[in-house]
Amino acid sequence: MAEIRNIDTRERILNAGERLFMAHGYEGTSMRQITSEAAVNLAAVNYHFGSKESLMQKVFRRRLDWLNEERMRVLGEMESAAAGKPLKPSQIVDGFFGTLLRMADDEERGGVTFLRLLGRTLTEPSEFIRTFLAHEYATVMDRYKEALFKALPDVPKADIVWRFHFMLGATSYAIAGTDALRLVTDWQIEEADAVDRVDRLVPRLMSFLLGGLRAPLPQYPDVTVDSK
Amino acid sequence: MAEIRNIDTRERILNAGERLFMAHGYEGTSMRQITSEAAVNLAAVNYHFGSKESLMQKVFRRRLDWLNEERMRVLGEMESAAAGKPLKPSQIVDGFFGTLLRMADDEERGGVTFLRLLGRTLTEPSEFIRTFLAHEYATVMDRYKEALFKALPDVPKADIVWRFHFMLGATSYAIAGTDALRLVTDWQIEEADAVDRVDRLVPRLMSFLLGGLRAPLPQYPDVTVDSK
DNA sequence: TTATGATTAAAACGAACGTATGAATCATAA
DNA sequence: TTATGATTCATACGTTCGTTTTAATCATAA
Repeated sequence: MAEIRNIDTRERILNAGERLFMAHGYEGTSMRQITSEAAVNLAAVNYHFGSKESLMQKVFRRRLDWLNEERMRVLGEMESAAAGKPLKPSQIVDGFFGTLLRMADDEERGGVTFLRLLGRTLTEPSEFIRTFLAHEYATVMDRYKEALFKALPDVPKADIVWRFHFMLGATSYAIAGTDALRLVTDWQIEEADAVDRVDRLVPRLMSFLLGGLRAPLPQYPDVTVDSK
Repeated sequence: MAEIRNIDTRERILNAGERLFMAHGYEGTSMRQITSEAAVNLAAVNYHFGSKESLMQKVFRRRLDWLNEERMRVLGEMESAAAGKPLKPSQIVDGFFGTLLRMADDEERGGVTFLRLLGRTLTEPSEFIRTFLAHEYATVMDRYKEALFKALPDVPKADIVWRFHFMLGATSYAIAGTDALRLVTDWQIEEADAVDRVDRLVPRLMSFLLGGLRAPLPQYPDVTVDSK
């Protein structure tokens, strides 16, 4: 049937794009690399997706749609269970970042490849990618932000937003896994294989994020302290 | 004198490269953009620097040489003042990240432009850039790592290295200032102008980093706990 | 079996890329 | 003032880029 070959081709392209964008970035990946790795004709990307830009968007949407729906679902469940009472910060952080990190084990949904792609892309210089991602994230971010406001009523909202930002950074960087600095700080640590690494990364990152989120508020040098 | 025009041209190219690499990334910036913004001939980059790659390296070395020497100097001073006793984690974090962040106010040394460039580049996909940066950072990272080991003798070294990694991520991301997510989470916060932002970013980030660094150690789900 | 619409294939397009070349122009020392 | 070496300039080279085009091939319904 025509359907099967079609879908097969589309999916092979998406997989190749996901992996190559992850490895070399958007600008650093050519259509010829993608179609070659996917073993399809050069024109196939433009035929099925229209352009390189919209391929990139489809690559992300394939994974982000599920991720952000899941994040909404998890948060909703926790909030109903809490019955109006504020959630614990650890719950919120786990709902947002834990849900993301657990995708690493879910090969069906991109696994570590997508995670590393996402981590790198949040600092990607290309304009259209950043605005695209911003749009994709808007709703979810707002809901989680509100949950944090409610969970930490004594912390000024500005500080919460900043710390959310910092948490995103630490997470992106951790999952981007640019081995650059890892090669340098040559560990001298008997860290086990990659599987073990991901297993332990999650609790390590989580405790770091929570420590940062709940840290004592900063003292500004000379200006008066924010009122929230 | 020939020297002056030479230096002038070189510096104009470096400034244009710094800004454009920051704004559009390495692959996303063309030689024609650089030479056009610098108001020099197209061939000037290849004449003065040899290639686009070595221009990129010079752009970084111009700033990193000072930064890393300063980091070494600061750490050395603190260690002599401590006379063998371990430093406080906050001192070490400030020596590494504070020295970096204070470059934002130092227009002579690149200011926020270089900071944002550096933040973005740590997740840059281009192979040669990552290995280059890794090499530039190697010595400094090692010294600060050792200082942290000494300052936190009860924390397994693996966890310290990871947390260093997380701190780098949070910092990179914060200074990269990808306004993507900032546009999204539209603040609704009476954050003042950009100058104020940088002023307050530093204490905010510092308290976050220290909170993460000193967070309770993670509990691993089923495996036995690391011995350090 | 033939007609039809969807997909794949091969080839080419113009544009932009990083780089190289050789002549023109400059500042300086003899 | 002239010779010299450094720098700037206009221009072109060969590649590679994303995209387009036109024909061939495929699966399916009439």
